[in-house]
Amino acid sequence: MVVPEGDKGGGKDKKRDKHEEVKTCPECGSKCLVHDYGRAEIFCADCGLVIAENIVDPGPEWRAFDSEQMSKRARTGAPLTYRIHDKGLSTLTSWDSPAQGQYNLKKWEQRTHIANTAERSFVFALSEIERMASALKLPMNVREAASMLYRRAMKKHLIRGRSIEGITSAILYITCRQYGVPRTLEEVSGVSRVGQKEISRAYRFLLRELDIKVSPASPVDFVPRFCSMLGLGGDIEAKAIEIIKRASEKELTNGRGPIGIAAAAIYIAAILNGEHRTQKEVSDVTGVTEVTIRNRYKELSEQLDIEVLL
DNA sequence: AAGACGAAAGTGGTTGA
DNA sequence: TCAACAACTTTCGTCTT
Repeated sequence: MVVPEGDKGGGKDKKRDKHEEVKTCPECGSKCLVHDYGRAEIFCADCGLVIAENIVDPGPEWRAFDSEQMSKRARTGAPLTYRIHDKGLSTLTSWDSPAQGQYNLKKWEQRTHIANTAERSFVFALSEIERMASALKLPMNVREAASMLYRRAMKKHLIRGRSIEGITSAILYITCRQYGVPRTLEEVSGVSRVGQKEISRAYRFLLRELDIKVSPASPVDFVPRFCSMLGLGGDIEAKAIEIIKRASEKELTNGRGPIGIAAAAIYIAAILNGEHRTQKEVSDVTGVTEVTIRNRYKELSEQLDIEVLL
């Protein structure tokens, strides 16, 4: 799938074809393109990619209206808002065949439509956050934090021109890290509609623009989930965590990926407790390759004097 | 035959001139 | 901006159980 590269460079030839031309989303092929005439912007209702925009600075009055609405809605949660909005949308009059005498009505619609569409993309983002968060089985506090972070990004105007899906995925990834329940990039992109590459791009972008610092994830944070996915009990979990603790005291974890460390520690702990899992099994669950598991586990067992007999 | 091993080349991100 | 670099992946042939 081809993502248009150089996302910010394409601002010249959009004005021309704002009325038709683009029929399907270049990203996901969806035909659900939303034309926002107030903002001269077209975006995909499926994946959120903004396909064309002609930047018209929005007036201050709708923005006040808008953000007030948003804060109200953020408090009540995404699914409810989604429903409220859906209802309102179906009553729009067609723009394609302007019947006489309806002009004023359309004028009015156009004005409210500006707010509607901005809100609609916001609501879409919230529903995506909710969908992915629930697929990842994330706790409520993380979901709420993610919504709030999205609002922050929106206030700083970091959203427009980027795919909403990429931004929301990155925001979930960030929030998980902040709340000590990290998910791997692989897991996030597994429930997202965009790939790891785009998510990590958005991730770095957001960290920079929002001035967020996330401390590097600890291998320990991954252990419980990985263990349960492998059907390993609490004793092995504890053993793996102990191995990680000892490793980090000896600074064996420096500069290494936390997931690889966690994988190796679990691999060792399982063998020590007589519940062997193959490198492949651990690799499938953790998403790191067998080679990396091998390298880490060799280092750990040697440096920590752990005898691992297969 | 499956699992473990490790060499070698490739990838994408970070860093420092 | 670019090249060097470190961590990790991919691929693949070989050894072990």
